[in-house]
Amino acid sequence: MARPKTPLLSTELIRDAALRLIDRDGLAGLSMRKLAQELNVQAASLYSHYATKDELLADIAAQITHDVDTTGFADGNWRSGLEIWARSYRAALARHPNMVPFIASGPGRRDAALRRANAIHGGLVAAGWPPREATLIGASTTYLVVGAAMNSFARGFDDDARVYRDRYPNLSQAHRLAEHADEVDHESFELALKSFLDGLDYRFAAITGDSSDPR
Amino acid sequence: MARPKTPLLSTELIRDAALRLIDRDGLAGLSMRKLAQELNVQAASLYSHYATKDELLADIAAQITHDVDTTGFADGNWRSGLEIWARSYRAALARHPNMVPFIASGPGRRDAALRRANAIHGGLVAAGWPPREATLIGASTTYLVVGAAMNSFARGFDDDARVYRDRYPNLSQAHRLAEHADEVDHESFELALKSFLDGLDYRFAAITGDSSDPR
DNA sequence: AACACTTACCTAACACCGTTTGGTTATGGG
DNA sequence: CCCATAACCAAACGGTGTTAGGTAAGTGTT
Repeated sequence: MARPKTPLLSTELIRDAALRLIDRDGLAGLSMRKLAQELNVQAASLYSHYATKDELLADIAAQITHDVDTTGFADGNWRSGLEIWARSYRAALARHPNMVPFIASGPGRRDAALRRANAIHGGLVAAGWPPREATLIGASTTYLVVGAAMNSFARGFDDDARVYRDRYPNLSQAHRLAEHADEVDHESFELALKSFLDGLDYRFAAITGDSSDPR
Repeated sequence: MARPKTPLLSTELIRDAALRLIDRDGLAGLSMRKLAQELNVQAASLYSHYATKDELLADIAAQITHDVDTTGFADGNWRSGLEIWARSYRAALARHPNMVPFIASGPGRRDAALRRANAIHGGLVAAGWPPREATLIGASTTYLVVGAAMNSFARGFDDDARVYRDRYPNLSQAHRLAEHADEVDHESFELALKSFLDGLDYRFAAITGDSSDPR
């Protein structure tokens, strides 16, 4: 077959099929040949639409993080701005956990990522944080979100209770973590975020000279 | 050549050479053939010492995290216990940043990792935290460390200042981040850790009924 | 309308990858 | 002394991302 009358492929079709494969089979489970097969096409044909596999993954990453919300700083409340950003970011990552290693280790130089970074930094400074602190806070919050999304903690425990009994008495309930992994992940993230923001409240009060407890 | 009079290889030799390659060329830059060449040996020979590449990487990961310090809970001070753990963990990861994606996404089921988790959980409970909270705090702290180690934030900025001028006014200093990436990473982590622990102090006071400000 | 250019598919191949098979020889234990 | 095991090797298997070159359909220009 040469060029078909109506196109068989498009970036959207390829992107969606690839993400479906990643969600199902993991990041390592995506190969160009398998993806092509899924689309009833030969692997080489994909290169008419994406120059490399990496470019395809970057496009998928951009789509996943597309609806991360950085508009919460508009009213000058930096705390709720951070909360909305962090929660929407984590939710976006949690929807496609197999893509997290790629998103977290790849460079976020794409336009949309920079626009978000700009909004966050600007929002923090407008609310009264010194620029340098704003940079650190942006990074810190990313640490929390990315770390939570990598979620290697709760998933890292073996489902078999016998492993823990006797040998690690403090972890005697650890096997239950596997059943409730999502719940533990969520609560851990909320605890981390709340504690972090409480700590920032304290710091903010010290910086602005406000001696009242903002909590 | 068949079996040599004195062994050419050992797990230690292989492990060290592999880690050197990873540090130099990145995680994807390690192949069994390249590693074998570095050791003046054929690739198949490595399989006399490690069953798979994954097993080799797990061994490297265990070595990297070997000197993570979880002894700081001994005196009943949970805050300094967490600080010592988090700092030593982050330092271990920062020494070999190319291994972080593997360590952070691989399962931490190995014996040493479980022993550490047991010490942390036990230390928190002994200091007065409810068991469930102790679980969440352990996970939260891991989030911070792993997120910081993935460090995609500061590294994600392009070194070229012209990209930022005009388009992202709030990031006009962002190109300087690349020069001071290590410093920004370190300060961001310390800010995150301090704020998180300050927030936990507040939470702990509420739980134990202590109304005084512990800071 | 005729022509050139570009696009979207194909087949075939290249250079790599992790791993396995099967062979050879030295070592260490009974 | 013998023999199972261990540590090396060459060669191959099935997979990977990617490229080269071919063909025919679509698109734009004169």
